[in-house]
Amino acid sequence: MKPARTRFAPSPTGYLHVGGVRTALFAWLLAKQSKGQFILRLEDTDKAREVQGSERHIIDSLHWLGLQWDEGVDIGGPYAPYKQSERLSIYKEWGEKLVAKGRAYADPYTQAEVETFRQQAKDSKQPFLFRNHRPENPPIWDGTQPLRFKSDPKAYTWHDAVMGELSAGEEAIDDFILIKSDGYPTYNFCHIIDDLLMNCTHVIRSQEFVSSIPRFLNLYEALEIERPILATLPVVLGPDGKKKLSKRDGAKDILDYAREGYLPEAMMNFMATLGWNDGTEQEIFSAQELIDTFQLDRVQRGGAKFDEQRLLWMNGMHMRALSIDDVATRAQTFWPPEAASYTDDYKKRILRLVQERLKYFAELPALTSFFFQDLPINPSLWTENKQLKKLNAGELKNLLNLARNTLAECDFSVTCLTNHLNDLLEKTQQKPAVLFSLVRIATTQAPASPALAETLAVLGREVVLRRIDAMLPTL
RNA sequence: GGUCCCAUCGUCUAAUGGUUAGGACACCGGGUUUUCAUCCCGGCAACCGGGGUUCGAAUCCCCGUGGGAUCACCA
Repeated sequence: MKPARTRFAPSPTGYLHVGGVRTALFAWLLAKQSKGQFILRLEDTDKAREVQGSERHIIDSLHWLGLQWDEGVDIGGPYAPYKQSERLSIYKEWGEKLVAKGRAYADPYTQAEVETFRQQAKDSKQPFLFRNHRPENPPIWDGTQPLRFKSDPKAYTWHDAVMGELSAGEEAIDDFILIKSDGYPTYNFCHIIDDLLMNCTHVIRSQEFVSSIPRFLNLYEALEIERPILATLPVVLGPDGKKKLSKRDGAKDILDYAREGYLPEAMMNFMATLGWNDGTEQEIFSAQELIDTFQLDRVQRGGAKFDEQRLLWMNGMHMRALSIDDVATRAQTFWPPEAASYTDDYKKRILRLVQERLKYFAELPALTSFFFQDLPINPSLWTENKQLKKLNAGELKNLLNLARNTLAECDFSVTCLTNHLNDLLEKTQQKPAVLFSLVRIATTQAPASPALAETLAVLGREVVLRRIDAMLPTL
């Protein structure tokens, strides 16, 4: 496999959501599997839409996912700079080259005039094409007018690595703007120059660009340059399936998932299998497995809906696959405040119990708070428990007393606790559903907890007896 | 509206002319000494419609229909 040079080229207009990051992921996978390079380029040519802090945010998002780049804005590289606003003179030079070839010209109209043309076309139900208004004697381009491409309209059929054969008629080709009147180039122009100069082998981008591709093809020809492999990814649709995932419609920042304690490897797995599969029945992939098996031509051609349920499930799967030390490291920032005074060893014992029921780390406090503090006594836990509500207060009190006395004799190892609890079952002739529920509720005051003996072992004798003693008088 | 793209369970998908249309998520049952979760077992559930081509079509072709993308001095 020839080393691929791929790039992710976002514009700094805010955060990254799942749809955007998936494009980066696929480009990264391709670079990795071919032992090539992955480039992070910033397309900051629209000053008006620029959002402060976006660059940092984008970098943090990609770092979190583990999509490291070999060249890019923050680390430089052989083709620096990687920020388009710092490459203006390059685009100007290429613009002049096109002017010299007779393939670009200064647009003499005001924006209002162009708008009039557009409106006329609309009124007569004709598609608007600027080239129908191409000036006969355009002024010399002095950089204050927009520079337009002088297109050579023709029909194209081309191969797309994902979509297969695509085609479009000459009406898809028009004289688009190469360089705006503010001196900044348009995406349509500068990405082509940068991809050429940076030796990009693949252009991987989302479907909203397909309709522009014929124009790019026309420009490649005018520039007399070879075009890279084009790959068009289907859009990721919102959960309602109505339209593409977008910030406007509330798509979540990828870093929100980081903050909620989702695992980056799960997120990667999820995004990769959103519209791609390897042809087997495998669902869970490590990053390395994705690198090894990813193929552009197995990417689905229709848009996929974003299904957060599936992400949640997948995160749980990855969560359970983690070593206990790994879980402990990653859980660090998610403990409830009460946990601060407890040792790492104690927390690790708790994690062993909750790891398999943790879907994401933000659930940690709710799942573990009773390990760190006595929760308020909550009678509804036993009055509404379907097993315990059959017993009257006296019976409950007797049972809990017996349990207390039995447990008091135990060394609080898991085996000892298990034995004592089993003895108690025999002695009282109670069903586990009754006895264990009662002890569990008495010692945790929580609606759910891990297995009883293990939980008691972690809580320890002192806490267990104290909590039982606190509950007894309330019965 | 023009142009382009797409079409299998509710969702993500497998199938590359011959399968009882498979798997996974979700959902619903059952099991694993309580609960929640895990795990195991089972269930529900799909080829958008109509024409062709073919011995045979989810698969190829055409026409509908539905969905999406795009029509900027945004990317």
